[in-house]
Amino acid sequence: MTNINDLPTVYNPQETEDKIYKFWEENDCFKADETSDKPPYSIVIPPPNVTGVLHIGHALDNTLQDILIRYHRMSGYEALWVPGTDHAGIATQNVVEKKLREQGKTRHDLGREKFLETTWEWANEHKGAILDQFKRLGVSFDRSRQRFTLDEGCSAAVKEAFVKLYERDLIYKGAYIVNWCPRCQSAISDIETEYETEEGHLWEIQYHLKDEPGAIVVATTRPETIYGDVAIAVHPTDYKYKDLIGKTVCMPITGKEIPIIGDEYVDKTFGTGAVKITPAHDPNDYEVGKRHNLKPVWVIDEKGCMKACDEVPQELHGLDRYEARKKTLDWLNMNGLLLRTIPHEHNVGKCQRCNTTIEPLLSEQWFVRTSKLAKAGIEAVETGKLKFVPERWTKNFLGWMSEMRDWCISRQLWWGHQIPAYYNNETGEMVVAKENPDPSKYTQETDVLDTWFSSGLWPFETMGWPNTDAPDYKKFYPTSVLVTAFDIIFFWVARMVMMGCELTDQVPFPTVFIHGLIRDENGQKMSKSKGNTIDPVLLIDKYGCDAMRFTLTSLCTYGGQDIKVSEERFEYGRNFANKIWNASRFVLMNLEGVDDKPIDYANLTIIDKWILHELNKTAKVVNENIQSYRIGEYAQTLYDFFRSSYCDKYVEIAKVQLADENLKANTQRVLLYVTDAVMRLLHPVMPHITEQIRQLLPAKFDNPILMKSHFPTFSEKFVFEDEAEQADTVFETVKSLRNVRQSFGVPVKSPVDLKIAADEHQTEIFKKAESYIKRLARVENIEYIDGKTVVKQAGSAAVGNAKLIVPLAGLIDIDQEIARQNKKLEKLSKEKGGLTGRMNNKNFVDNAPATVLEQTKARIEELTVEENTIKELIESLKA
RNA sequence: GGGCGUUUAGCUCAGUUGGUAGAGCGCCUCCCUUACAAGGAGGAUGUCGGGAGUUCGAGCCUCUCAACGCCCA
Repeated sequence: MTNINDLPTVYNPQETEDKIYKFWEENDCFKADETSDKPPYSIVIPPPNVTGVLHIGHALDNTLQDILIRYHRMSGYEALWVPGTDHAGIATQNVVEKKLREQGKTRHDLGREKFLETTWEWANEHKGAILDQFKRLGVSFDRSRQRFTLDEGCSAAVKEAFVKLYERDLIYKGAYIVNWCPRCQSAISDIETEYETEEGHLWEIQYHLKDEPGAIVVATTRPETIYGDVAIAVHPTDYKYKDLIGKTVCMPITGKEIPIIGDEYVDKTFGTGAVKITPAHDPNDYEVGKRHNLKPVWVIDEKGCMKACDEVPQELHGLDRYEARKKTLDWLNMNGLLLRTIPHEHNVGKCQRCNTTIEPLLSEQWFVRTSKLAKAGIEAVETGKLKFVPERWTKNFLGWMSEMRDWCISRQLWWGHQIPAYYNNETGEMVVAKENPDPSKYTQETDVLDTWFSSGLWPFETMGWPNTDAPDYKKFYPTSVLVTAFDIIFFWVARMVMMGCELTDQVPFPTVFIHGLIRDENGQKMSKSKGNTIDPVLLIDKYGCDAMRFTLTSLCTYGGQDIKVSEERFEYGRNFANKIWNASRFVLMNLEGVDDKPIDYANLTIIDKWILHELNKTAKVVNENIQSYRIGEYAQTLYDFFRSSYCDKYVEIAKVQLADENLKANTQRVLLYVTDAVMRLLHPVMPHITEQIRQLLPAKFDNPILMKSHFPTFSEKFVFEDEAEQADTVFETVKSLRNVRQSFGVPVKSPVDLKIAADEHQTEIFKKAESYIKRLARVENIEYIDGKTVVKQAGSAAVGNAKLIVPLAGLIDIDQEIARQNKKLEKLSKEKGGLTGRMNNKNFVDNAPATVLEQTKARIEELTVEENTIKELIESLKA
């Protein structure tokens, strides 16, 4: 055993955490057993991006998961936590392309095959890196089951899912307007498009009518798309334009003739009330064009440049869309067709990844038909098969699910799951199948799938699906809970729910536990570009992993509020860890000669019983807290118990008991018992320090490894209500005496005498507690006196009906002491007045529940007693 | 425009079915008492954003107004 005297007085987390984590790894503690008889408890990690590094949001998210996993592992469940990473299509491709650019190359120089080879090399190098970083968080996930969203198993699952959904007509290919990122050179989905308000302009352009005088003025924010116009639209009931419907206008610049049409989509009040229709480059215009059978004209290409086609003037061919806009406006202006330029604020779609302005583009893409899938998700919520914690997210989820548009899943990238559709080289016939029917005749679709398509399968593809007989799938699917921040509900949670319901006939998890986002001290979202990030690795180096975990956890609220952090806040956890360390060190230093006998319940002191009672209550609350996802309260409850009850009170009293040969052995046993229990209770949130302390305890437990030991639960045998009440009298007495000392400036070291006037019942308690009171309040002699005895020159206090009198000849200013007591009296009277007023109110007496009436009466009784006691005290002081 | 959240001590925030407000930090006083100064002891501090309503009773429920923040269109 480690020599106790060698333990440092300041806890050193680095040393402990590293050692303890290795200890768990060496003992294979994280591995789940799929053959176990224990009930399953499983979580799949929200897979971090393979290009990513550990940030503080991961620290929170994974700490919460680890708490749930460790708690359930200790509570008799076979706990599985599956780790893994996400291949992150666009992000990863960007990283590799950037490296190529540094060598002056593009992916096209390499070709698809070679490029993928390079990207795989990069991914393989980084796949485990972020999970290795996660180890610093103390996470107990099962690395032997580590997965990657592009690994073989996931590929098989994706193919299976795609083919099944296609066969069920839930996937289709079609031409629609999609959000196109000209920089990523790919379509992206609706939710990957973020809208930003920009200062733009509304340009009013005149179109002359064909073969007759007159003109119509349209307002547009995008004059460069003018070449793709196929019509001018007005509202059919708009009196200004009604008569023009059916006529033809000549387009400026090109002179092309297009019709004026009536369509209710047009907003009469916007701009001039007439709009140009460009079906290939605007989603609304596309719908209008379809209604009027107008053929779309493409004028902007995949790079965001003007197309080299007949509709576009030659000098604009290949020009960037913004350059083309400028030239077009110049031309219109010169020809007097640009009537007005009005400043106009509008929302512009941006690519979530690279912030490039999105180009709505009509193109052939693959889509998931979401209506049916979403319905299953909605039903899961409505039938209670899927719950959100906190509940308020349910409404958001339902709202979003009910108005979700079809999901564009094809991406014009190379890195990702290539869509399992094959085209006949000669006939063009398309086959959707898991494998190429004949590689000599068929060529695979070049598009890959949206990364979220494979992430959507995550809870079951990691369990062996599509093999539903896979041991993990049978044992651990569906999973127990999904833990994530709210910003990803729609991206990911919704997809998993839809895919799970459709493909496995089950909701992949019954509960989605949503926590807040971590923000900086000013409430700003942390981001690298703002430079306000806090690196969890630095925090761990400086404060310790357990300290960071405990701090973050304590800051969580049940409502899932965002959490503001600054570095200094982590001192809270560090100080607590240090407190745990030192309190345990005290116990270890005082266990000399401890026997391995169980606690002698027949000979517990009231204080022993009190601490066991409090511990028991704490265990009860803590279990309830974790089970109801009140994780912040779990941490706070233990903080309170450990500091206020255990360290400040029990440990101090244990010092007295240890000095008493009759009490020593049993006190040692209680100390050992409580220390062990607290380590168990704290273990899920502070795994390293608790495991370390447990290893130092000289006793045998249900399991030598704390993380595999049982989590304490409430037990009837530790309910000691009476003793708990008596103990409170002792603590109140000590506090009052300390208050007296402080009020009169009696130095801590100077002993005082104490005279007590109390009834029989209380006197008995005081007699039992004499040694404690003497030690904790530095009292020399205690004397029991008659209540009527007058003691002059004394400080005093009332505890229940007991009068505590501290003779302080020479130190007392009688007037000051009377004033002090009057102040207390005033406070009591005020409270009593309120309560009696209530009792005199007939309505209250008639309506309030019996328990409240009893409580009120009892409190009035207490107040009366104390009031009288103080009054008597004042009288005797005056006498 | 629709939805959600927030407003409680100087600061950051808790407050589970309505029973009369708590923590951490900060502040004041004292103490290096053999587990811990990353500590201990004692103390001060709030018309719970404004207004109205329901109720015997509202920080909590209802309505309304205000400010700030987020999401969606």
